[in-house]
Amino acid sequence: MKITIKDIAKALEISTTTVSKAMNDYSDIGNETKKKVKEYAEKIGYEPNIHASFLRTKKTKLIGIVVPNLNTNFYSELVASLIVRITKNGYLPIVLNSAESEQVESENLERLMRQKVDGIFISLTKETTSTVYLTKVMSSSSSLITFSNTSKVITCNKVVFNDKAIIKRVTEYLINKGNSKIAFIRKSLISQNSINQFIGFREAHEVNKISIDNQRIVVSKQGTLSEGYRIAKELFNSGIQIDGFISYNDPLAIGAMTFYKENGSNIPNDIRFIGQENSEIGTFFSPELSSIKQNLSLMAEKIMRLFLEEQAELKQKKISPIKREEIKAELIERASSI
Amino acid sequence: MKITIKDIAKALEISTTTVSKAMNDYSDIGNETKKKVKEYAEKIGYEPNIHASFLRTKKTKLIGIVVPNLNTNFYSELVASLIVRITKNGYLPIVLNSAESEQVESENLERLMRQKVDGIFISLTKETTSTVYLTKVMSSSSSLITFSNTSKVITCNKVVFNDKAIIKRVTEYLINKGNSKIAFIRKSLISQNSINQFIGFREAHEVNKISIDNQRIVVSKQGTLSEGYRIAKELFNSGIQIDGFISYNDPLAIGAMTFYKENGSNIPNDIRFIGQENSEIGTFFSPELSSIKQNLSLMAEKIMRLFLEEQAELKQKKISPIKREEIKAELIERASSI
DNA sequence: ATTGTATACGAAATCGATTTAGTTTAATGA
DNA sequence: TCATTAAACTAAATCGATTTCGTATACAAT
Repeated sequence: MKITIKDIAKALEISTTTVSKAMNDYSDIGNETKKKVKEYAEKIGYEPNIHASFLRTKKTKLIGIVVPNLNTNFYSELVASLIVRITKNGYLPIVLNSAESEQVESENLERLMRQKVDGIFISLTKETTSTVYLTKVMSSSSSLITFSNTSKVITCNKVVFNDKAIIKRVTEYLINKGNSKIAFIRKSLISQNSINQFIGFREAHEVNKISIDNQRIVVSKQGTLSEGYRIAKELFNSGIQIDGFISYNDPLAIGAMTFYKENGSNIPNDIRFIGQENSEIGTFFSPELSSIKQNLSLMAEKIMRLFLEEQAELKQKKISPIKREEIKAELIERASSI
Repeated sequence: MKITIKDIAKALEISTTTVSKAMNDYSDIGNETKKKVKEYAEKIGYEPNIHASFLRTKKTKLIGIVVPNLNTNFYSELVASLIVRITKNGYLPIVLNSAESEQVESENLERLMRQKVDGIFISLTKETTSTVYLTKVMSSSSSLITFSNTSKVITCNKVVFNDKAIIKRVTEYLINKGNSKIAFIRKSLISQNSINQFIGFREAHEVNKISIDNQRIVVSKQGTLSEGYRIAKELFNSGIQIDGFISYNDPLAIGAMTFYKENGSNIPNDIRFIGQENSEIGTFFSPELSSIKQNLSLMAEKIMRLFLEEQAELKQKKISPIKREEIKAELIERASSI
């Protein structure tokens, strides 16, 4: 039923060795033979059996993607973007979701190593502290690229946004508009992503000699509209005044903005709001929400390029150096912060 | 470096045959030997090489998931739900996104067949008309399950929502409240999913002897907030009156609701709105949006169960009959339609 | 003593490719 | 002329499992 190199060898009256080498462009096969083999293979629809070749080459043409939460715009869009690039380059993506659990995340990494994928692209959960599994991956045969939320202590390939710089810039932007009581809603206290953003927030305050009130720093796990609303309500009820609001996504900012609007605040005059992810929903509330826009497509592009470069170097038996790419995010200024 | 059955065989001074059979619980291996082998395998961390076993068993323990648009709440949540079940059962998911393109969809199916996945779970794009690739899959060794949006003409395993019935029910619900000029925003004219919903819409009208004005039937590709807004505006500017609104997702309904609110309509008294997908955003506008809720987790569960049953039957060399499962969606009634 | 029958195990073939280590042929150089 | 080299090809080993077909042993039945 299934077509193998044997069929080609028999039909062309050459050995299977020659067929294999011709298909893989070995230099010790004549050009004419190569052409004949490839044409005949094409003609009868021959497709090499990846599993068979794995036994010798140790290449699966499989890439694992692990994200902390697939069910968010940010990650579903990023994953979709990665999938396009992965398939375009002849690989296939195994997509796993850690559901913000370090336990699940480690199981996912084990699964991918067991499958012997050629590469693993991972963004860590916001609770991940251990790097033992990442270290395991690095000493395995899969090449590792961490992205978006990575770990500070481990030295591996990284593609991240300029978290510190963009939040510093945006915070200073608010400070320059006269806001000094800025609330900052962060994802977690542990994740590097969130830590970097907070450092940017702090530096902006330090540079401008403004002190930070820790009561205005809130950790939100859910990151939903209703949680944004709840957080705003709690701040308000606790008598904690704010005149600026920066959150790690848009729903939180919108939820909070909704609460303050209901309570008669004038936005942006009383409070300025800035979200992240620049989702469509932000343009649908009044006033429209300013938001930090991350170029997910570019991130996907850089991740894939890093991977392909590493594979190419590996093929030449070079040891590729660890790389770190930083992508600039930008503020999309709208009515909520003008 | 890597541990193989040979290592176990050597250490236990038995043949590799015995090791393999012991690991796979063959009946011609003694219980004591089985125990010894399994314990030792566990101890040294042996993991069978899937690619090697594929050559004989033709099983990859890989499942392909193909969705029309991963970057939607509906599909990203459904995929996440599927991933959990797939991994729990010892399989790994290859996730592909068709980006609503029939061309990409067919390429995706080819990729999965080339990879020889054990199963393919697919929801068709809204433009898909051809079934040649689905037919190819059915005559391949991968078992096929179509879900959510499937094809009428092909007979294969299906897991769908009760699209016709739920829309019929919801339409009658509006009719009973006195609405007779209901706008219906559908995804496409081709997709079975959308066709079924429209049939439900039509039947509800027929039963109640109300005629449908085709001007109120609109196809929306994007399904975004802004498109909902635009559609409402166009209806309004064209002088097409409506007193009810049903769309295939929530953003469309919210977008439209926003427009009508801005234009002084009283909701729900003047116009009743019902969306689908029951997303959080719907509860955040005023009035809160009624929505049809689909149990995605249950759908994932049924898909996986169907697949596992088929695999079990295949193992016993039974031919499994084609199955069709229908899942009841429900209306979540909120202020926008009361 | 012979035949029959489980039970427990193993040698070797096999899956479909790649790769090593030659071999053959023709051309080149001394 | 003979050794050398390059080009083009192949037999056989190999990757790591599974599976077919046997074999050896023990025990029961005739």
